[in-house]
Amino acid sequence: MEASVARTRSPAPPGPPAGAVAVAGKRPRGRPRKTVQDRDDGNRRQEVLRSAAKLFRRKGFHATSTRDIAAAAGMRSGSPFYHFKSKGALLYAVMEEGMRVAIARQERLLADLLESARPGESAPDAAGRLRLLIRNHFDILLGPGSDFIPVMLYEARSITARQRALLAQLQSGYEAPWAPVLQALCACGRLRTDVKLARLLVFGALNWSVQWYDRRKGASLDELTDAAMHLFLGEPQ
Amino acid sequence: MEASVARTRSPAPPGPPAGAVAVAGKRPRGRPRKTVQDRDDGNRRQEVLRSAAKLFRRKGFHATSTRDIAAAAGMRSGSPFYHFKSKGALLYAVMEEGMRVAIARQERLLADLLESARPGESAPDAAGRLRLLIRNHFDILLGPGSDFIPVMLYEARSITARQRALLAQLQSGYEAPWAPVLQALCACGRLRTDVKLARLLVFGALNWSVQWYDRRKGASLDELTDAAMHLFLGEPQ
DNA sequence: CCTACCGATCGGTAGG
DNA sequence: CCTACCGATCGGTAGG
Repeated sequence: MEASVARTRSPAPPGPPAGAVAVAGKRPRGRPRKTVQDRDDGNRRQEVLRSAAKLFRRKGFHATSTRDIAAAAGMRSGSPFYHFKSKGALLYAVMEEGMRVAIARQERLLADLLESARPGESAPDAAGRLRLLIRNHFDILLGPGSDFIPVMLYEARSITARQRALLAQLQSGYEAPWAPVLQALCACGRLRTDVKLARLLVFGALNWSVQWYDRRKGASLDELTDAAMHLFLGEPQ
Repeated sequence: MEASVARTRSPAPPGPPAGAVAVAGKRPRGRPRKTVQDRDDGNRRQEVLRSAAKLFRRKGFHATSTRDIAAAAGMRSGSPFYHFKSKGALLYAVMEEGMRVAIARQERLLADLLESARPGESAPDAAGRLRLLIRNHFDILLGPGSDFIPVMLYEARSITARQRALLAQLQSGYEAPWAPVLQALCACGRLRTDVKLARLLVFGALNWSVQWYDRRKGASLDELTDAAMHLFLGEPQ
């Protein structure tokens, strides 16, 4: 399965490596840099991260070897350990990166929504905000480049308790904007369930889509969003 | 972690082993039976199956070694292979056993429900049947002895395509009674979504509970069922 | 079902 | 980031 290894290293950029200063303190051994391989460090690290996310999602953490990841990133078997100190650290990095991107996207979309309300117009209603949150969540789970969050969702058993606690903080940051929206929908009678259980059940319905959704056939993410909205919310009164 | 191994073999039953004839054809090698260990085969096999289900659920398939399973069943490391020809076969057996039990329970409950309708009375309504299906589903996912179906749900990647196809047949047997119920609820306007997507989203909401439900605190399975019913169904008209 | 064992694979590292 | 390597673990099996 090693195949022809096809080294797809990007052409060496001219001049001193851009990321060299930033990561200088992280070198495992105090060896003078300058060799060819040291250039473009940030990109190589990202490539390992992306390859790992893809493989962890498709095959699972324990079924993926660090050699698989190295090969997918066009490296030799020991090289991922230059960027990450262990396989577990790599898994955690995938999850953390996924959460940071997800939170950033969600906050940006919410800010855009508020801004788009012309002055004098009332703020977007709770149902509209819920639709945006759900639509973005599907994008993060199922859209292009969406390997990181599914790995986080389905490999929680494989990280340490300390790492889980750190992730939980990020997760509550992600979930924070959902609470007032669900609360408002409860108050106006369009959500007919205890808010806490509703949140868990709703996230379940969405997160489970990772198991069955096929981008190449069936509903679009917009149609999925519509279906979810109709399933969860009663008629407006 | 091997610890004291605490061999908890059950006392040897008197007389010829009950299961000996039934499994005679399955012996890996044509060796004369009679040794002490051969007694009570069915129970030992079930013990391996239960231990495997428990460990696969808690740690995942690939993070569980056959040695772990053997120890949990009070055996030596090679002995699980006397009952199952490979680790993968053991995983599949866990899933299949889970589906058979789940289907049997569901059919029994539905039969009971129909029977309990006194003669002359109309059949139970669709909402009542959905409640029963959901309540039973929670039981299978979260109730006592509920390791088998969660393993099936969360280890699908670890079985072969052929095994997945076989399981899919059992799964459609399980899902069969859900379709007419959801259909009826759609027709009367209490479910406001395309039936196919509604089914996927509903199962997602239920199945995800494996990730967060804690039997020792929080809602009971009845309360969970109520929350799900209210979330999915609009007011009766 | 146990004993004793094998070959393969895996995460990880020293040194450059 | 590569080369060369190590120790540990794992699934599985022969033979009784």
